[in-house]
Amino acid sequence: MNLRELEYLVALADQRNFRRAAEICGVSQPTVSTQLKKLEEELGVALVERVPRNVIFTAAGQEALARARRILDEVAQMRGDAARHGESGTTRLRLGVFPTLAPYLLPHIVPRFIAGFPDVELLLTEEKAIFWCVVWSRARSMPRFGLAGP
Amino acid sequence: MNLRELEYLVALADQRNFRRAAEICGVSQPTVSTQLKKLEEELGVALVERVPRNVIFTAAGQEALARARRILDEVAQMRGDAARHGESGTTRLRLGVFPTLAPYLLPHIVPRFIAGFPDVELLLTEEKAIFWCVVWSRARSMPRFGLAGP
DNA sequence: TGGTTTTACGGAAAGCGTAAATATG
DNA sequence: CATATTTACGCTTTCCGTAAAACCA
Repeated sequence: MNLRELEYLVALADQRNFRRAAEICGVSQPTVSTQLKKLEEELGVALVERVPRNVIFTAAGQEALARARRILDEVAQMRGDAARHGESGTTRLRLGVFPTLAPYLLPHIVPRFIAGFPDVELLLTEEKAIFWCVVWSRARSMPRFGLAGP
Repeated sequence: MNLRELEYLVALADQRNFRRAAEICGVSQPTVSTQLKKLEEELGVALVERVPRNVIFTAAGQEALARARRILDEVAQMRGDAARHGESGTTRLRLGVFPTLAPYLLPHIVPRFIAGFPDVELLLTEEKAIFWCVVWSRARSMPRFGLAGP
């Protein structure tokens, strides 16, 4: 199964017509036809009845359609989330500390850090052998200060 | 974007290890690597931090992961629905009537039909020129009787 | 006959595996 | 040196468009 096929299914439901559905999806009409057939074969059920001048969704088709809409909606929201993260010029900070020290250090550092730099994404790792601190920045201010340790 | 990529993302979250994630998905490990990179490029955001001996999900990655799980769950349920429809040996009946007669006929026929044959999928069409009735059956009894008209 | 969908087939693109390279401890 | 991930490259599969055929009003 493929997200593209689900788009064809939704477009076909909206248009009740293969030609217009293909137009909306920006592909040729045989593509919609073959891909929908493939989807039906994969699911093992007829999703639509091809009645001349009308496309009727079967019961199975209506269930699949509802799920397809939800799926595509989730995909759109995933893209929206990602775009938001991308735009925000997030600074990311990865911080590794000794496991033995973590319980003492982190409760002091983390809340102050989040309060001071809400836009900075904080990644914590417990490491056995090293104490290191790396800052990536794709943006303006690199908040190095205030993080040197106790 | 592709459903397969989302499966790789989820597997990687479960395993926190590219090699094991690939194994679970039944593909080679470079495939998981390249496909995940492709997904990140498409979304424009880093989803995971590749720390040696550990895979850490970024904030963006965690959001995407949650949506990926929901999407794949919907897909699984879609397959389940379809399988149920396929197994049930559904009989489908397509019935066309004159638009002028429909209001008089259907209120009598449809409820009795559904009551009598709950497993039969009923498809109604309003046609201008014909009165036709077709029954497909992939199963045992073809319920032709009781449908000849008013 | 006109409009719609399906089938057939060739070309373009994407997915994948093997092997080599890179990074890390 | 051993483990884990990425890059490179070729092969296979899938997707898609054009053209022709089938279907129906």
